[in-house]
Amino acid sequence: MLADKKKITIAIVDDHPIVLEGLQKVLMQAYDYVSTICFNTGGEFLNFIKQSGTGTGIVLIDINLPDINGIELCRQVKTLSPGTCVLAFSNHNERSTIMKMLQNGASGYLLKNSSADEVVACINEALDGQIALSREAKEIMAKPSARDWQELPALTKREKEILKHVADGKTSAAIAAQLHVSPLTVETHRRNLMQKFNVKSMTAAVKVAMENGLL
Amino acid sequence: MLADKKKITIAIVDDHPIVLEGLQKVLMQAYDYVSTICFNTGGEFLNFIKQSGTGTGIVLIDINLPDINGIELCRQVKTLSPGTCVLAFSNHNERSTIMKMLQNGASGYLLKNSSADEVVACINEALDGQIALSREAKEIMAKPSARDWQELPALTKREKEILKHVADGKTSAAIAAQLHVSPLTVETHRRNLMQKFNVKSMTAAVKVAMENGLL
DNA sequence: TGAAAAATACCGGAAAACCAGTAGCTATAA
DNA sequence: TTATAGCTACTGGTTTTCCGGTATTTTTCA
Repeated sequence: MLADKKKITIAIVDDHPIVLEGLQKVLMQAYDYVSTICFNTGGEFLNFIKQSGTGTGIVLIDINLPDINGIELCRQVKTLSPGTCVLAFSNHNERSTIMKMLQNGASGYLLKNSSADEVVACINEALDGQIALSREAKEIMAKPSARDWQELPALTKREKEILKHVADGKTSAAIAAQLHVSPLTVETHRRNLMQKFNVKSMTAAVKVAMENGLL
Repeated sequence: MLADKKKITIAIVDDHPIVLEGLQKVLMQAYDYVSTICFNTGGEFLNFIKQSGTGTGIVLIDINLPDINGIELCRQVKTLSPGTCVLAFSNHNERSTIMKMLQNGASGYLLKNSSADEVVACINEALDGQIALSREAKEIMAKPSARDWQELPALTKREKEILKHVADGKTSAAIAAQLHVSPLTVETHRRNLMQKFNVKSMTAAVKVAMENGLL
């Protein structure tokens, strides 16, 4: 994998000097010409984007940053500059964290314990326009933890239906009219939903449902 | 990739007979011993799992099924049998669809226009405990469409804070107490949030926010 | 075919959310 | 140094949700 050398430009956002040094060294060994631009905080990098208007490019972002967290940073980067390719570089090894990062526009995820070869391979994948997950990240994504499902309440068909309408902002009366049932019935379903999700409002119920892909 | 032959068992859920035939042929060429079990509807497959209690194994699921949609089927399969490895096999090429599938526990996603080699490669990856995305799926995941971000309302720090609390089911009074502001202020933020998201209730606002990774 | 689960429906009352409009005070960026 | 954006706060009123308890009718499945 070290064979195909070329010229690349890459930004790194991480508050650990050692990590910055290490990455730079690895990259210099792997490519003929590397120019790295390092930042210690998310704010610095956002300013850089605003100023220089860097349309495209690759950036490695640590998830634990002093000012803002990497997930939020990722979304802001993508908002300001959708062409920028964001790779997460983190210790977090939970499936949900990887999912969130991808949902917010990241093109890849590298665990910090990845080998040098793996890092280079991922960057090459990213340059090639593919999603770049390190080996361990791929394995984490492949096996969602069992408990993620067994503890969730089982909703009936009608409850799911009402939940969807509630999440669309409809009132009980409106839902009742649409489904040709009494508003009081809809209210009953609402209460059952809140009880099943163990929450105090439908707003919270919608959040939990969304978190678990029920909506 | 056709070199490493071995014995595999695989289930396929698809209502197109041609697809079932095609997949079986490809698999038989790629592996020494293949046993395929085919189903035309989601319900049939769920019954099979309930009966036989198949703890593990690989299943290819089409997203467009006559009875239930593949995303919902995936979550039900994972609920009944978390050890089962689900690969989506579909024509849908939207990033959001792939994300939803992964969020509901799928271990991979194959576009239906994938080559035979690609299908086999993905199944091998899945057998190896990795996430399996076909080439095109990887590319789709790598580049989230630009418009996904530019049309979203920009929330202020305070608004995000209130949104989080609302999504947790807290009342305006409770939030106000916690943030040391007037309940009336919280109400104002609520209204601004609804206006920005262009929805009629906070419930709907939470849904939109969740859909876009803002929570 | 019988038990369990689901869907339907009601009452009365308290709490909270939503609506429309206004406005001062503060930090920040052009 | 002005705009501008964001945070704060108010009045007064309407609508909706949420809570408690109960109960009949379908549907489903063992």
